[in-house]
Amino acid sequence: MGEQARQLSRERVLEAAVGIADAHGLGALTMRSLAAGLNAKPMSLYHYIRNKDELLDALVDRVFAEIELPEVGGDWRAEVRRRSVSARTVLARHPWALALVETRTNPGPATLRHHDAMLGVLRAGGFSLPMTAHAYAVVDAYVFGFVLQEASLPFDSADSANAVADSIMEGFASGDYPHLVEFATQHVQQPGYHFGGQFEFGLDLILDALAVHHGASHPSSIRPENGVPQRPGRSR
Amino acid sequence: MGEQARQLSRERVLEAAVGIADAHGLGALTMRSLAAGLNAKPMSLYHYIRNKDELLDALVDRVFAEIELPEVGGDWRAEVRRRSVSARTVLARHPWALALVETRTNPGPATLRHHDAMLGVLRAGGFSLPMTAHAYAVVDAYVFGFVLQEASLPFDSADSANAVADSIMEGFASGDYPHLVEFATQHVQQPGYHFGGQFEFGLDLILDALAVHHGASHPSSIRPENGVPQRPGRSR
DNA sequence: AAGCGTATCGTACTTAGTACCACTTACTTA
DNA sequence: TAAGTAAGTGGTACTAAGTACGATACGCTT
Repeated sequence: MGEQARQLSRERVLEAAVGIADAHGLGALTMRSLAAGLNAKPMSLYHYIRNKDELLDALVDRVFAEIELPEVGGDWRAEVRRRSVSARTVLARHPWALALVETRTNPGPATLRHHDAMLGVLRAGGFSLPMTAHAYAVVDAYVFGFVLQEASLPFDSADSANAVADSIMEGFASGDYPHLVEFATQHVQQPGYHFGGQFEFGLDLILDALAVHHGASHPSSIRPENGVPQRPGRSR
Repeated sequence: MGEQARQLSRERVLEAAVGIADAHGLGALTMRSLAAGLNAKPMSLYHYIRNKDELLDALVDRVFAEIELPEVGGDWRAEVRRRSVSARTVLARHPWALALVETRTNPGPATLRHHDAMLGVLRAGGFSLPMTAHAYAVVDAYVFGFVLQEASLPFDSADSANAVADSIMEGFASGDYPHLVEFATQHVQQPGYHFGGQFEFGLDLILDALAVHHGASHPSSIRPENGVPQRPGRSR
């Protein structure tokens, strides 16, 4: 039959690792399961990977590599938006990655390139260094935080929410968490609900606010605090 | 000798667990180390905790319990701000907690109470259900994401940044990440730099933007509009 | 004193990471 | 072609960690 196991390689190892993590979660990714998935024995992996920690670092970098880079020089708002949407998509595809980001603090080349590009668009977009720091921090906190919530929220769609909400509520006198109950029944459990849909709202909210602070680009629909450019009337 | 180990209790077990995690990280928290810290043997813990998973769930809830609750009925902006600042402080004090939040999806009572209070202030503040969802998502994504970044960023203060920046840069031609280099040397490595300082900027940016969308409260200089009649929870 | 529930733990099994070393192969180089 | 060598593979076994399964110990009641 079809000679499954051609030669191992770092690439194949990483690929298989991502596959396992995607399919069965980080917990299922053990050196043994990984080896098994490659029709190899555990110890063979150590020719391509120093140890499991290094493997995890490599996985994080691999995920970052999937995120679209913003184009330095383009419209900062559009570019930051695009890469943020991409980041969320990618991280949602590999939910385990976020857990790693927290722990691993050895950024790989893709990660560094990513950060560099983000700083690049902002600087090129006219942000001062301090404002670049602010903007970058806000946007990324939001993006990562959103994904974090998506991952940790027990529910996501209205469907799955029902089960969870029910199970949570049955344990307590329903009067204990009135707002939670209202929120669950009147909003989350409604047909079209999908938590992920919230993402772009917040992203635009933040980008608009940044644009106002920055004084350039086009805040799409917000009236700034102190009569800077007024009206949703497309400034510029 | 001085009778160290008085009776165990769930409370003492949890307390010790938090202590170990705070001091040496989540990785150091094993049933054995935990038992040792309590002058007990591993298996004794299982009288107070069903298994390690349940222990972790309990720890998360314990951390949430430390966060100041917003006061339902108070000025939504001020309350949300206060609890957000508190949340960041608490999570920064227990950096390991965030890693757990991702994994554990069994909210405990403190966690539920927390969510309920947040939804409560927003509703009482006049937010519609959909806007409450938006606001809550944005704010929490930001808060959690910020902490996540704080935790994962290898550097924090200018001091520690130097070492990291140096080590990162030496491996590569310095021309590979020009913006990163500029950012590191011109901003991060400057004397007064402290990543955590960015937090309130972003938080206020978001709260202001929400206030604008909401039309009520005081973003900074906007006058409240028509108070939307609302009635907290308590269906029927 | 007998009995009982609660708390504590000794032992041992299981899963996972990985050190150590042997073996196998393919590719030199003479 | 024969011998040498580097690269790749894996068998064995040790260690750490979670936890099942019963004991055992320690009070309190009756």
